[in-house]
Amino acid sequence: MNAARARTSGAEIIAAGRTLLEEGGVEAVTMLAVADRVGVRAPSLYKRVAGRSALIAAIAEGTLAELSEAIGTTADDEDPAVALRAVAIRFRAFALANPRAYGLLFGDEPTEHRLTPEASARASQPVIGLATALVGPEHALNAARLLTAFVHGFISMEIGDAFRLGGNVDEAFRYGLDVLVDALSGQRRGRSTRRR
Amino acid sequence: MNAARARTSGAEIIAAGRTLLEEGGVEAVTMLAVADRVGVRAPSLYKRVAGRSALIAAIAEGTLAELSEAIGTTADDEDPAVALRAVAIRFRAFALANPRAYGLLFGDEPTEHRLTPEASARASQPVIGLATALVGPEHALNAARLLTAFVHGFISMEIGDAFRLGGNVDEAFRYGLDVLVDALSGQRRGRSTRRR
DNA sequence: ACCTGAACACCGTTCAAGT
DNA sequence: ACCTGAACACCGTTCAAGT
Repeated sequence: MNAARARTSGAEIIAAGRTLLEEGGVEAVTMLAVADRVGVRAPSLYKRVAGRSALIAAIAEGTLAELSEAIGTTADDEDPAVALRAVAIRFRAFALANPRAYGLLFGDEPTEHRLTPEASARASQPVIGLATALVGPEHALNAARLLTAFVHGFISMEIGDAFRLGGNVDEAFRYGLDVLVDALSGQRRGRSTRRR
Repeated sequence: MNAARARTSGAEIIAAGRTLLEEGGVEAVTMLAVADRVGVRAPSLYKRVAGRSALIAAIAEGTLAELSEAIGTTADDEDPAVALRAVAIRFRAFALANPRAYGLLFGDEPTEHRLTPEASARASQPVIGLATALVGPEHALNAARLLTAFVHGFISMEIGDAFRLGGNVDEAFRYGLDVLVDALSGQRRGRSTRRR
């Protein structure tokens, strides 16, 4: 009856963790820092989350949900080249707005908080679909891998501050996207790309 | 005179750290584990390395040196398309052979062990040169960024086990490389790629 | 029911001794 | 000179009490 009233919640804890993540990287999301932020002692967090690892997994999950909402869906009748560009641009915008959380999801870290195979397959389906529309079924998987590798690689280098030679980085992204989508479009009923 | 004889060396410590890195990720390279591996107590490591952070930086440096040796140099008279493919393939091979160390150098981690601006500029010079030979000076930077983003992104996804839809991953890499190099070659004295 | 302080294990690092 | 045990700060986690 005299039971203590809850002073925080799982959602608040996850939000605090998310803030700490973007402020100081994953090593800054400390049980102590999170507890501090939500106004409780560290041991109390274990009533809501199983531990630090589970907390970080929950942050990753929340981010993934936000990301797929930010991407939205593409209409079936849309020009695949146009749709592909739009998806890539929205994806990049989300990543740049949430760089640390993006790294959590797609970074090279341990397999800690990786997507499940199903989630992963579901996430790649739209791109595979667009790639099929663009280059046909035979090269769809290869084309999708080319596109995602470019987009992820570009964003990852951008977040890691690897583009240090000046120039317009936004333009470089558009350039890359255009070259790729044009090249793949031209491949529709094309000769083999293979050399040698 | 009765001075204790050295029981380890900086090189041995770095090598031990490198092994632990590839075996268990960066969080496994612990001062205790390294000390254990070289047969000394943890405090003794501080005679050779300034601390854990410096040790990891030294591992990164060593890896970078190995990498640039593995890449080698490209002859000036080589076909840029051929040279570009060769460099990309050697780069990928090195990364797949040293995935954790690669992540240390190019991962999305904090700025901890990042290349200096000069090293970074020096490292990108060959690719810029080849890109210039391929597409001309105006688009060279954009083209180099497209190429490196694809190569890094592909490798990074491969290491992170993000290609889970089957298919031949080696072939996908060659496919991407071919599409890119062909598209950029066609651009030599080409119309603008920009749309809209 | 939820909270807390105390305690433990673990890791990086320092330092006063040892040889 | 280089080594070591002891000690400290820090962090994740557990648990016996408290209300």
